[in-house]
Amino acid sequence: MKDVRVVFMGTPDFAVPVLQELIKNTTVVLVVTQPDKCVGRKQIVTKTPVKVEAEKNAISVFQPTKIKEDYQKILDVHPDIIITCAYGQIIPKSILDYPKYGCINVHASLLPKYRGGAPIHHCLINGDEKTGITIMYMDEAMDSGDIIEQEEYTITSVDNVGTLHEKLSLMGAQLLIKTLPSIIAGTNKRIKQDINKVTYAYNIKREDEKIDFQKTGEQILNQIRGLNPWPVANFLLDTVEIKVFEAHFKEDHMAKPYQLYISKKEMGIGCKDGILYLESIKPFGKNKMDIVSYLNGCNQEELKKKKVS
RNA sequence: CGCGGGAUGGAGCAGCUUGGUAGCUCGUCGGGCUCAUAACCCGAAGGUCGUAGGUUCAAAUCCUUCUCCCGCAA
Repeated sequence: MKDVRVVFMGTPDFAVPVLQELIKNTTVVLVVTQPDKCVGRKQIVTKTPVKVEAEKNAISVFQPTKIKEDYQKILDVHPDIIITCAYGQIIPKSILDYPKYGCINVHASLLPKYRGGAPIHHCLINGDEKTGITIMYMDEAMDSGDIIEQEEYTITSVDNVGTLHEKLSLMGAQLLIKTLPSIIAGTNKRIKQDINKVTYAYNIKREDEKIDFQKTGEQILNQIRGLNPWPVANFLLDTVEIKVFEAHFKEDHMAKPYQLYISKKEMGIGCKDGILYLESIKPFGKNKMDIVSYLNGCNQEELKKKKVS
C-alpha cells in the first residue's frame, strides 16, 4: 500500500495511533488538523497531538480555520484516499468527492449507535456492555455514512474513559489497516446505517458532570466511570466543588438522597437506593487524594454539618 | 499581564488577621494489652514552614521577588 497517497485529518490523542499506522503502511502526503490554540492558564499556544506526530515524521501540516472555505491545498496534493479520525470539523462535499478510493472515517462506537463527538463517554455513562470501532465512508452529515467494517469490544469492570480511549484508539488503527486493502481493491462491504437505530453522543457539557444523588447508585457509578479521568463527575460540599474519580456503592433502602454519612475512614452520600462511598476525590484547588487522607485533614464535627448539593 | 485556590515532618490539614517554644488527624518504628486484630493504651523518630531578599530584639506569621502545583474560563 506504499504507493497510495493518503491525506490524514485528525486532531486529538485518539487519532495519533491511526496516523502512526498510516505512516508505516502508506504514503501520507499531508496531515490536516485543527489550528494551534491558546491553552491553559498562561494561554500558551499548543500544537495538536496529531500535528506533533506529523512533524516528528516530517510530514507537512495544514491547519485551516474553516475547512469549508479553505481546502484547495488538500486537493493540490492529489490524494488517492482521505482518512479522518476525530478531526473536529464537517468536511465539505468538494473534498469528499475528490479521492478515487473515497473518504474513510474511524469512529469509536458501533454505528449507528453514538454518532457524534463523545461516544466513549456516553457508552460508559449508559452502562453499556460493549462498544467498538466502526470504519466507514463519510458523507455530508456527521457520522452518517455507510459502514465498511466494525469490531466489537466488551467493556470490563475496570474500564473507564482513559482505558477505553486507549484500547479503542489502538483497535481503530489496527482495524483500519486491516480493512484498507479491500477498500483499495474495491472489494469491501458497504452497509447502510439503520436510521431507526441512530443515537447521538453529544459532547459532554458542564451540567453533565454534576452528580444527581436522586439517581440510583448504579447510574451514579456509571456516570463517575464515564467521566473519569476527564472531565470528572463532581458535586458541591457547601460551596466547594469536589471531583469524584472513584467510589463504591452499598444498597440501603433507609438512605436519604444527599445525606452525608461520615465515619473515621468513610465518607458516604445517600442516593436513591443506597449510599455512595467516595474513594478518590479532588477538592477545589487541591490535588487528587484518597478519601482517608481527605478525612484526616477535616474536622469531623464541622464536616458533618456540611451540605451536599 | 483572563479569573481564582494552594505550597507547613511520609499523607491530609490547622496555625498567619492581632509576629514571641511547631500543632491536629493519620502513617512509620518500638513497647504494652489481647486467643487475636486493621481495635485500644504508652512511647519515639521525622519539618532550615516552596525560593530569594527586606522590616524587626524576634518572622510559618508582615512587605517584595521568583518558582512550582491545581480549578475555572478559552
